[in-house]
Amino acid sequence: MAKAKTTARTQGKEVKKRGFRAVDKTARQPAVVYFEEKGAKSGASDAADDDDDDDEVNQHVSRQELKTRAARLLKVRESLPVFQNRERIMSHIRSNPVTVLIGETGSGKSTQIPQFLMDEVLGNGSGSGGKAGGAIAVTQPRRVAAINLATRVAQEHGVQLGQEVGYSVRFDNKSHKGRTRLKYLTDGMLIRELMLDKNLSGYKCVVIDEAHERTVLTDLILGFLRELQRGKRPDLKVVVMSATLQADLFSRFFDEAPVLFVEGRKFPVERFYLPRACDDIVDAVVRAAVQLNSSEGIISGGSGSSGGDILCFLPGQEEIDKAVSILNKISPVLDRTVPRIQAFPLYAALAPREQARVFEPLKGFRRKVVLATNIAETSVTIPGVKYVVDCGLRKVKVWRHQLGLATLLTVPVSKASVAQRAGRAGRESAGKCFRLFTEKDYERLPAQSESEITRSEITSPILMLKQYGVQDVVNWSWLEHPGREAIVSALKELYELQALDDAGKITELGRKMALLPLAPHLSAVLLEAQERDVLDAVVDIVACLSVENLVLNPMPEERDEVNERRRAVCPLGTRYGDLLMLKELYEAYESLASAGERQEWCKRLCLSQRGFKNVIKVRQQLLSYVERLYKVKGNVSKEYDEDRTLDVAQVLKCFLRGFVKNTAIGMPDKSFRTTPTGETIAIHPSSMLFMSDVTCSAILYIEHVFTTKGYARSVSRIELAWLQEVASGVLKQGTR
DNA sequence: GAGCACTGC
Repeated sequence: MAKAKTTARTQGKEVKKRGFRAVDKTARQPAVVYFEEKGAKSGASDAADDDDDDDEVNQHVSRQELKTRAARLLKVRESLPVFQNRERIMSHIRSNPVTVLIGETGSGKSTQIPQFLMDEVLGNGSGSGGKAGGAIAVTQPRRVAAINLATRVAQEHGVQLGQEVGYSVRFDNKSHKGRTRLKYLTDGMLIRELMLDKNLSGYKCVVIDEAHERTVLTDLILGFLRELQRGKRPDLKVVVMSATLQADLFSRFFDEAPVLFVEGRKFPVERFYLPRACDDIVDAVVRAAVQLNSSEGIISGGSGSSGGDILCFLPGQEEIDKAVSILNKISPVLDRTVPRIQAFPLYAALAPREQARVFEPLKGFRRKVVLATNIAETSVTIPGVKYVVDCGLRKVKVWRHQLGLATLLTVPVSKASVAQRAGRAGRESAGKCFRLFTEKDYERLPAQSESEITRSEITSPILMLKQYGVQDVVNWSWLEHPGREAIVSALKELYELQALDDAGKITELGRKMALLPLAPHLSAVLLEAQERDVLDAVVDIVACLSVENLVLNPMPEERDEVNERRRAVCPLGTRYGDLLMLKELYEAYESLASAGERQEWCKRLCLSQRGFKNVIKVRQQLLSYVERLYKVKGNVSKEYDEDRTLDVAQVLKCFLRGFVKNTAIGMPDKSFRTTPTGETIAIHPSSMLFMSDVTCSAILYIEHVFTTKGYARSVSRIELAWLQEVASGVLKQGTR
């Protein structure tokens, strides 16, 4: 019941001398020109965000230069499959309210279709500037993609980025309200626009890109668009773009909308399976990499880099770290006639500096082996990869509505995912993919992974619907229904947070919560802080909590020292736990004068500097939103009196307001029992309170996850009296 | 006494 390690396919121990059998040669046509985000920043996921305003370079390019460059790019554009099918595609879009377009990688759909639309839907007049309310929105699931695509398309179109063509992502808006006719935005941004302008009156056409990824937000947008077309906006054009199957789902959802298929341009990838299943994926990956390294000669030429690098997919950090250390340990003793292996880990929780190492070309007779999580499936593209090793597993977070906790499971990936991973070997030239499972196992994989909306907590989506004005959320236009149970528990949760009233209508408080860029629980905390007049302190913590991977895991060998250093910096955190630690870390970071000092400090404490830069932005955004919501000037400057000590009790009571249910009582045997159900829960090893000798009569935690057992993450020590004070009414409601 | 995949506002 614990971590569902899917070793169901586990078989005999005979892993030695395992050869690969070629089973299936992908019969794709030989590759021609491959189009990728040339000219756009390649590589690291968020690297583009790191240095602010690095796009300013563009500003001084003359109109003439823009046109010349566009003319040059036109040659490339014309070779794209989408470009050659322009008439066929546009005639469908012209005569249908919704068109579903299946375009493979390299078809050019994300860059070309929006430009065709600009010409056609908005009229070809270049000087018209577009009538009011005539723009085209193109949504992307990720920030970098939105930025890169807009940059590329502006170049192709021969215009200044931020004028006719622009983008809008959180903390970065390069679009002009009157002038921008084509706007790339993240799906989160479009949802926000929907909350503020229900009819999307500014747009004539909305393109949903990467719809197959089925993020919660794209699912929601599709629902909103269908409702709009059937109601206030029958004229709204919708194009759903997707890379793989699922066309039927989208087509059915939009009254049998036509489905168009455009072939991509990618290189063939030869696929291999194991003759029999393996029982140790780390061992199997290591063997595969070593075997590949000796059997596949290194390719000289190319663009300077050696070429022929190996990308391995593993489910999580633990497996990756293990494999990396084994590979790097054995590589010096391997045959000298083959390239020396150099292994690199890649996962989201890795310090940005470490992540960047996978992009550096190697010197000498070496071969790069990158061991990555799912991050390399969509978010990060590593240049030079010719071989993919796929263990066929991934980790998913599955929300248990009945229990109110998240479980982390290792599960087999879908066929779609496996294809996507294989495709990573064929981006620059023909490649090979080695699957560490049998072909039979492959056949048994589900076609698609379970969509996010069916396995997530949906308080936030439900609050959005309520804010939008949807009364009957159970019978709303769900692309895929999340299930009655999920909806009921979300409604209950929102009611307990006082975002909804007895009749299930959104309250004034609920509206405020919906407008904050936070999970409803954290919104409740922040608004409570405003009421209790401790906004200053609480906003720091909330901002830190909403930035991922701020506090990184130190390597095992330096773990104890790092913990010790953190304790030295955080006296309150040592006593009261992780929330106060975040507060102290933020203050310490902010008080450092120079960037150099900050960098050094982050390194010493194993914290992410990029994370802190984000914290500062988030914090400012939150403060300005709260200010606007209350129409009062918040105490933005942090210079309060010297002797004004932090009121820890007040701060933690604010968190109790949003997380009453996430509390547990300390037992004599030092274990904890959760207040709603009495289950045992343990403090997560990453917590400041994990090894602490401070006894806690009660704890509050931000997250309850079940891996090998129930763990509380982001834990704070609280007093029973606070719990009684804040919780008295709510807890009674909360009993199931 | 032991470890979280990935996005977004």
